[in-house]
Formats: sequence, C-alpha cells, structure tokens
Amino acid sequence: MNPDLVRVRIAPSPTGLLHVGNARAALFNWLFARHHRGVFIVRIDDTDLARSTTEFEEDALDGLRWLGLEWDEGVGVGGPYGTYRQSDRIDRYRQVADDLIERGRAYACFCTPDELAAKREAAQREGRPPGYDGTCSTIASSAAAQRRDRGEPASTRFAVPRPGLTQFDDLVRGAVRFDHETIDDFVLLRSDGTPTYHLASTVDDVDYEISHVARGEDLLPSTPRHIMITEAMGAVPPNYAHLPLLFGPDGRKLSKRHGDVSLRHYRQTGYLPEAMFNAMALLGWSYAPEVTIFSREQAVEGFELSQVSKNPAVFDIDKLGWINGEYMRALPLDRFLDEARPFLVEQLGAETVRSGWDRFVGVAPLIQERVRLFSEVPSMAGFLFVETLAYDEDSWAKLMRGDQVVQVLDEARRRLDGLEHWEPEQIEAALRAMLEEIGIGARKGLQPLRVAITGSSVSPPLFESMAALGRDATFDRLAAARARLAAGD
RNA sequence: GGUCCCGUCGUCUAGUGGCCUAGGACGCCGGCCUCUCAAGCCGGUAACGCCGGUUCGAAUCCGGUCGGGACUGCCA
Repeated sequence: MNPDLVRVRIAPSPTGLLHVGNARAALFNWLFARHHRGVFIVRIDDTDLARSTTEFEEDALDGLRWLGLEWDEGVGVGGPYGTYRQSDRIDRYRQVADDLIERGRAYACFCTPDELAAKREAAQREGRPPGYDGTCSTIASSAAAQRRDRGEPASTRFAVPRPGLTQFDDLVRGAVRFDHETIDDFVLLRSDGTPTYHLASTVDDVDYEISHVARGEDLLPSTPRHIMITEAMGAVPPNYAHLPLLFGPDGRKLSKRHGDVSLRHYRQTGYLPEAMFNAMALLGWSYAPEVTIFSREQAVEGFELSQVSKNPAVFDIDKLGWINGEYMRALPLDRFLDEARPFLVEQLGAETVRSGWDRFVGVAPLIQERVRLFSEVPSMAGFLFVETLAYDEDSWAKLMRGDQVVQVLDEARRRLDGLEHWEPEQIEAALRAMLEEIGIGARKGLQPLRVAITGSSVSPPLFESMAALGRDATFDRLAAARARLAAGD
C-alpha cells in the first residue's frame, strides 16, 4: 500500500435517517479524497443490530448518491476488504479482543450492568469521576479465563496504560493531548460478544488502511482510545481531523429536536443536491474570499482539511434557501420541469398534472425564476391545472372590493373578446388600452384581474399567465369572479 | 463536577503582526426598476467577549478571565 495514498471513509450507522451533520462529514471526506486523488470508502457501522435496519442503510446510501458523493470502495460497490459491513466482521473484532487479552492489553470484566450503574451513581454523588474503577483488572488472567469458560458473562475492557499520555496532531485542531488518568478502562466487547463502536471502528480503520479519519468533533474525546487500540494492535494510527459540529439556532449540537434534520427531508422539500452540496461545503470551510457559489469541481480543487474552521457552525436555513434559488434559476428548463413534476403530482394528482402540463410548460421559465424550492411550485402554478379556482381569501378581500373592480372585469372581457391572437403581447396591448380608457393605473387595475385569473395577489406575470391558461379558461375565470361579486361578495 | 474543544457583524465566514477607519455572503432596513411576486441594481445596519502583557505596531502572539459547546454508556 502506497503510504501517501489518501484513504478516507464515512461510516453511517443505520439506526436512523442520515442527517445533515453526517452528510456534511461525508462531503468533507469526499472532497478530501477527490482533491488528493485518493479513495473514498463507505462502510456501514451496524454493530447495534437491534436498532439497525436496511431501510436506514438504504436511506444513507441514497442520500450520498443524491449528493453525488460516489464512492470507490464499500457497501454496494465492493472492494478488496470484504463487505464493508461491520455485522459481517464480528469474528474479526472478537479475535482482536481476545488477542489483546492474551497480550495483557485487555481483560475480562465480570461486573454486571447493575453494579456498574450503582458505582456510577455513587461516584456521581461523591463528586468523583464516573468512569470504571478497574475492579476486574486485578483478577488473575488464569482465574478470569476459568470463569469465562464456566460461562460467566463477561465484557472485555481495554487496559489503559497508566500513567500515560496520548497526544496527536489533529489536522484541524492542532496538537491535542489526553492524560490517561482521565480515561477509564472502556469496553471493547460487550458481554454478548458484540463489539463496541470503539473497537469495531478502530479495527476497521486499521484493516481498511484508512489514512485520514475526518469526523465530528464529538468524537475528539474518544480519539485517544482509538489511538491506544490501534497501537496495541501494532499498527500506526491514521491522521485525525475533527470537524466543527453543526449547531441548531439555539447553539446546540444539531439533532432531532431542531426539527427534521434528515437529508431526506431537504430532498423532499425540494432542495437541489448541488445547492445542498454548495451550502454544506460552506459550513466550516470557505472556497475563497468573496465567493459563495462554486461548482463541485472548484470545491474539489480548493479543498483542504487543514483549512477547515475550528468553530462550530450554525446551520443557516435562510442561506441554504438563497443558494438553492441561485441553483434553481441556473437550471436548464427540462431539468426544472423534471424536478418540479413530482411536487405538482403530489399536490394535484397525476391526472390533473398530465392534462395541464402543456399550460405549465408555457410559463415554467417565469415560475422557475420566482421560486427557491420545488415545493413552492404548486402554489405558484396550481391555477394552471385546476378546473375551478380556489381564491386566496386574503387576496380577494384586499383587492376585489374596490369600486372599479366590476368595471375592470367587464371591460377586460370586452377588450379581450376580439383578440385575433391569444398571445401575451396582444393581451397586454388590449389590457393597457383598457387601463388607459378607464383611467386607472396598471398597478391598481391589473391586480383584480390577477386574483380573478390566478386566485392570488402573487403570481407569474399576468399576460403570460392568461396566455398559458388559454382563451376559454381566461374568460371563464373573469366571469366567475364577476359572478361572485354580483352575488354580493 | 472532571476532561477536552471553541470564541470576528443576528448567521456562515475572510483575515496568520502593519495592505483592517476589519472584507464578502445570507438575513434585515431603505431606494430604484416594475402588472403582483421574484430576480436585478444602488445604499444602509451590524462584529474582533473582557483584562493584562509582548511589540514601534495586535483581530492576528502570550497569560488570565468570562462565555459557549462536546464528551463523561456493555449508544455511535
């Protein structure tokens, strides 16, 4: 193995939907790998069998694919190191744990969960550090082996060498050191024989020859443990880079309690993957001063872990929205149509969307430049699809009660009636002439028509909307609005 | 409580001793444009947590202090 080859990994644990924090970590790993022409690996950390599901695994892989973070080795694509799934490697972890016991670097612990809980509580109460007190570390290895052979349940704990010190150069934090006195003998193997995260993750990083571990800062305090395990295995630890955490608006680690923070949620709300990519890259990193929007290629070109910020970043939904709008407007029309369609179907039904599709296509470019999210499309374009218009009552109340509204509605129908070509230009000419004659401003005179045609005071440009709607439907709607007014509303 | 990490506009950040009377972006406010809304254009608001030191000179280096966060599980 080339010692200079960059090999990085992202290891989602499929116990929930992939959230933006993990996605951002994946993005940074991917950028680092691509920048250094290294290998990006996706592994599944599913040692928590009880909570892991294939749905969540699929969700994570889908999310990564959606963002365009294709991987070179790992689940789904294979590679020279097996299945890249921890549940397939339980024997390997046990083997490492047994080997560590044999070499005196770990020991069997017979304390029961209840005993440990009691000890922790007592320590807490007396103001002592709550870590494991090392009770079982003094049991002679022969005695311990006997008890295990007899079937007594035992976990395996790592024997932290004390006194001692573990220090390392974190690519984003710089020099970090931990005194072993503050690290207790942590569990490697649970009494049911399954490995903990510390063991499994570390063994995998060694076995898969990972060169750089870039992960959330929440794992910084665990790093000395991982380094100790690695060294006890006789391997050289990887480089570490601890990424600043993503916070919610309240300044705490982004989590469920900040609402739906799954990547899937953003995908379903109508954010574009390239916008998400761009926005997440800006969380703790900057491409260049004065540059906010940049391509995937530019990001790869410019990315360096050492330039990642140390400060936690608050996930700014407003900026994400703005970025999405930028990408939205830059989209080729056919892609816009493709992406928008499912959102219309969800709101209006497949048949309705099919029958109104051509009308929608007519004004789609005008809608495209007015929305930030695909989920906003139905409310802006719905009037093109429906048979009978549902008015936004606030708009109606505000704009349809004026004294000249009836006149505008009637006159508009009269003017439009004789139009030879049902095109925006002709419609505009006719209506402008009408405004002139009535002596009313465009602002005031056109708004009632907008409500009559689109049901809302906010819509795509009126003349184009009428043109796209079609002559018959336009007249129907003018008549409908007129009728409602006649009914005294 | 203990260990560790962090501290530039509300938010994301640029800044690595003089180019900083601190730059950009989002947001917000005002204006222009305008058939509404967007978009666009112009302008404005707003930050180096605090105290000491080093230095001719500090947002940048050092110390302290205060504040925030993460971790402290047979979760990951």
